[in-house]
Amino acid sequence: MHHNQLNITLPDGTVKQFAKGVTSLEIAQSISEGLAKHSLVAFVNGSVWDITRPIGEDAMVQILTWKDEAGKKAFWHSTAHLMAEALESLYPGIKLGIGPAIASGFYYDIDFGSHSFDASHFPRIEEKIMELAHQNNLYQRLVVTKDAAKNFFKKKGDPYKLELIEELEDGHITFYKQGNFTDLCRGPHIPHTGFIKAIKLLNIAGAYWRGNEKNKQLTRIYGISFPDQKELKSYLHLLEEAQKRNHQRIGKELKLFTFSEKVGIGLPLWLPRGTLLREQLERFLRQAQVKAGYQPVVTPHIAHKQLYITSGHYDKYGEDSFQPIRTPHVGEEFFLKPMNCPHHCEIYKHEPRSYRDLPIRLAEFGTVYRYEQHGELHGLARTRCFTQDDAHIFCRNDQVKEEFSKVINLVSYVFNALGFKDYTAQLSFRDPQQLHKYIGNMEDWDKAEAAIEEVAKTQGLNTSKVLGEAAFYGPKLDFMVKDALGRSWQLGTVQLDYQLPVRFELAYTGEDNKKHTPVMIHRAPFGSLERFIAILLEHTAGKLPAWLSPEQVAILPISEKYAAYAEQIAQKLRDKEIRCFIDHRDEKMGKKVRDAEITKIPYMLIVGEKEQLEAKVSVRRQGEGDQGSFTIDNLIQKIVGDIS
RNA sequence: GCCGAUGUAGCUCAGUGGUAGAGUACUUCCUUGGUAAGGAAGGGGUCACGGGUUCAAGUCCCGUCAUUGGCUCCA
Repeated sequence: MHHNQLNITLPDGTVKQFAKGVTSLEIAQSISEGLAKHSLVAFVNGSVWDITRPIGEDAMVQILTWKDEAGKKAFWHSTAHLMAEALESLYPGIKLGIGPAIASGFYYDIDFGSHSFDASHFPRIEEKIMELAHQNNLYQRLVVTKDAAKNFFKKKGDPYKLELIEELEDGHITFYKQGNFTDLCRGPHIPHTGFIKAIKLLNIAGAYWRGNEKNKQLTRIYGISFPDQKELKSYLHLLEEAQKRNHQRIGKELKLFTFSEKVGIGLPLWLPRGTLLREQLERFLRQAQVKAGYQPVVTPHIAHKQLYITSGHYDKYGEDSFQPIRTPHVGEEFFLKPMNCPHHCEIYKHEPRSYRDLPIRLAEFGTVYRYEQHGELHGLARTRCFTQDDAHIFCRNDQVKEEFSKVINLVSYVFNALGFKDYTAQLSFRDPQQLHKYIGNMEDWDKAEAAIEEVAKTQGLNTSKVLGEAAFYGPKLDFMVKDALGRSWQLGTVQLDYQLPVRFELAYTGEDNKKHTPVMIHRAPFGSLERFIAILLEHTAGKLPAWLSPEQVAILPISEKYAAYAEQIAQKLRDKEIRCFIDHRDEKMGKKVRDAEITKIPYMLIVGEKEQLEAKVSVRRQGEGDQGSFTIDNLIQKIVGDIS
């Protein structure tokens, strides 16, 4: 083979020869004109490249278009550059932070200096972006030296880019230029601006430079773009649909919970229907926990300040908690409990423990109060008062892995039963850059993190690792689930803790008749009932399975003549603990059915002359329609089968 | 806490300086009905709150509170 020939391997395994310096675009052209026309970027030996970048060695090449995730990312990243160009022309002298692609769209962080800026400027910017897009300007990759890069941005007067360049290695610095705009950028980019056919700026937010609260807050502009108008339209439609699944909206519509400014922000009020839902979830988990060897306990909502000094929570959060409640006259200080573990430690301590007693699993639906920052409150997903399905397992070192595995099984069981299939088990570990944030010795941390990772792997969980997400006393395994808008929330959590047992001087007598320190596992499958219900509502759009529905059966008499018969049926259902109500309103059947459908009642029973004569009911399932007629006994059997 | 947006009837929302509206829900009446909206009438408002500008403010300006999209935080 000739030395300036390359072997290019395509995704289907075919190998083609090209001259050295061939570009992905040329490779695409050799495959088909259509592919070439739609090429945005390419995988070259696993990294994403510009399609106009010459290839210098044998490579695996995959052409990427809008249909590919990496293609979309490049497309959006390129749009961010285009927006920056538009902004620079409209607001001279602005400084640029970073402008990456995100899961849906892109953003750019801007220091507007003396320019005032708000969302009313969006249309003007969108117009300018489209104007620039129509120029079909090429995105050009330029390799520059560190000095040249610094000089460029010194001249331009952009301190943010200079800071970024400082951290880069000479020889690996690239600029990208399109039209009159040049940016420090690793790339890659789409070939030219003409691909961008539709843009929408979505919102504006303050964002601290490099995510640090102590730094200056820049203006972050979020947007999204598409290769055609239709896709933008359908994306905006999708957003609207997601809004309809918003748990606060559903909570209002289905009368599950509410908030009152008079009671206080972030303090949910559970309405009767919402309470039924909560209680069903609690009952479900209680049963599962009895089988798994947990012992329920109950502890007070407040505790003496000293308890939290011992646990370390006071030191860590004291200033940022609800401030203490004081006893009259004497002035003793009590805190609303922000977590249950210290109380449970005291339960563990109330009598001497033997190695034979362990593991001890103390469970409590414990309501806790945390002073969450004002801007953090978010419906039921982030409140200042919530109930954890909490439990603490006190065990010996040799029991840790088994206990941890059992907890994972329980969490998986709970998630499966409630239909959460798409979750990530996040290994929430220390941030090695911020070790001062954590208590205890680092050997214990190493041990704990290794144990969690090993157990999670053995259990075959779909894991991801995030540094800096650990609790201050130990690493966590967090079960993350997305809401309707794609935001990730921590639901279930399992935490391994070597610190609290030491701080509380917990002990058990070992086989050797000596004192040993137990290990603690904190765990909550739902996490918080409030948040869990929030996400459950967003996933189901309020259409809960029958066993969780606050109202399971709506009895719909065709006219008031059948009210008495409806009452008989209702009584029979109630005798079987089936939750039902009769729609006695003076409305036609179509209206009653519609209202029951909208309020997501799983079963509708239509009763009229025919049913009364035959001692039957006509059954309709929510979202499914007419199911035919059943005798009461058959119906009860059917429903009981569905809800147990 | 910070940067934006929003706040009008129980709910969803219209109302660009000149007499507070619609749909729905609610009450009453007519209708007694067959699987996603039968008809009519009626009640319901300190236009979030507090200031200001103006002959006149739901509307313009300032502040506060709340909600919301983000940032930071999250035991």
